[in-house]
Amino acid sequence: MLRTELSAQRIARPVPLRESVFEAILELIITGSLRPGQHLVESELADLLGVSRQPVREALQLLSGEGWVDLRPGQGAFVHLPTHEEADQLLAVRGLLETESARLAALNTTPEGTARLRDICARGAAANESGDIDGAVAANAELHAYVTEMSGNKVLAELAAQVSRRVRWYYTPVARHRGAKSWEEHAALIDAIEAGDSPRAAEIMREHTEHTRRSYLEQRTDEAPVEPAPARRRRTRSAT
Amino acid sequence: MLRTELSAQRIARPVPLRESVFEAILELIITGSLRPGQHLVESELADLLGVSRQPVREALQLLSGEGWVDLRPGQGAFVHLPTHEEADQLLAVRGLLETESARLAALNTTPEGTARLRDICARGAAANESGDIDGAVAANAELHAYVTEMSGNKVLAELAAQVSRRVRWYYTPVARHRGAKSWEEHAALIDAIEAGDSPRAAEIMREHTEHTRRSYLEQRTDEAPVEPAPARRRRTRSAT
DNA sequence: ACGCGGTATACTGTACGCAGTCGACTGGAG
DNA sequence: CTCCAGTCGACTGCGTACAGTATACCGCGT
Repeated sequence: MLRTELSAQRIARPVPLRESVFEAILELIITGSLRPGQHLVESELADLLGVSRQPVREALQLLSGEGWVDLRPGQGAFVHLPTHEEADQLLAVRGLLETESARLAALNTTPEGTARLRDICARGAAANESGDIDGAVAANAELHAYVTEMSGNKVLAELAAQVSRRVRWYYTPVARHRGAKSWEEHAALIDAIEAGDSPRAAEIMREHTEHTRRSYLEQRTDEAPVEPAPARRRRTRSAT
Repeated sequence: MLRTELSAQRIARPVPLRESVFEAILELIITGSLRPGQHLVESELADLLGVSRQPVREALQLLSGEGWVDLRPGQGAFVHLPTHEEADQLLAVRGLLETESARLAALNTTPEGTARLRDICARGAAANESGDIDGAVAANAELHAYVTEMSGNKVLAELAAQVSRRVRWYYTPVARHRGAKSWEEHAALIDAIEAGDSPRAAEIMREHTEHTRRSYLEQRTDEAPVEPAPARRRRTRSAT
């Protein structure tokens, strides 16, 4: 019995500013305009986005809940600076969650679901062949997200989505490196899901995510996984 | 200025108000003073806690990030009202995360770690025998949390802790129902971890969490897992 | 009586301003 | 030159105020 039906039909409601501010800041972080480790000054973001500090503050609280920024009491918000250790652990957890998702997805297989997976897979493979790395990364995220949805476990899907977004940074080099291989594995995964072969689907996903993780580990340097922001530029009286 | 003297004696607030407000509201939710589904009026909480609405708002944003409250744009915050479906899915995900934690904990086993686990287990079993349900529930949470820490994967531990806190509501009846059986399983788990037998530790944890989940499913009624708040009492002009 | 629009009210969402605090810079002593 | 205390600027944290909106109540029409 789903009681979520109660709040079903809602008419066009003015979205609070904090929501759009949330999206805007997230976009700035993902695109790299705001670098990891960078100090997010509330007044600057407020001016940039044309709102007051309050919506910015609330958006930062929400962003901290998903691990995008760190709140240091008395100092404000900083773009989360991931370490290699954390990246490795995130990829491991992601593999665990997605393996279970694949297993459940095979148990709940439907023709519509597999059709959509194949569609996404085709787009991703095409993007990869044409050198559209960003398109391939996006299709990859979409495919994995839809597998988790097919699992039927909303909590699992939500957690997997959260973890996946946090490892998004590390994807681009991996996608460049693994290329077509990754899409062959995706195709095999879809076959297993379509056949309802849950052990095989799980095993394919486990190996797939493990390959991704290995690929990341091999490619990484001894430095931070992403380059941190330059030194803080406070006290900018150096003008003239 | 005599700032050095003053700052020494000052009742300095090392933590922002929003942190203590966060804790306070969470306590109210866990203890049941704030019932699931209840509308959290910012001004009421502010008066209750002796602060203004701003720290309350920020605490609510943080609470929504961990799934304790739901924010409905234009309507405010409501204590999250879990459904049976969500409870089931949470318990399933929790089992997945903790099974992996147990596997890794066995690989990273240390004498100090197992000693602490045995200590917690002894306390929990004693609390269970003496009928101290709350104590047994607390020890259970502590034991599982420490296993996830022993895994060495901080991300995994953090996610498991988050999920575990969200299923806390369903524990008390389960603890009452399963009783000593649960603590025998814990002891077997610790043996496996001490021996470094990761497959066995994982299997024991998998069965243990599955038993817990089954026990919950059997005990639940057809109604909501927790009783929702009574009808909203707005427009209380009956006062005077 | 029942539905329906208008109105009042409480609540949220946002803006603004002030005090406290943290960090960086500066000047002087060793 | 190095180290330390004092000072200053900038930013956060929080309180207050106001505008907008959702919801409950109420009178009107049917």
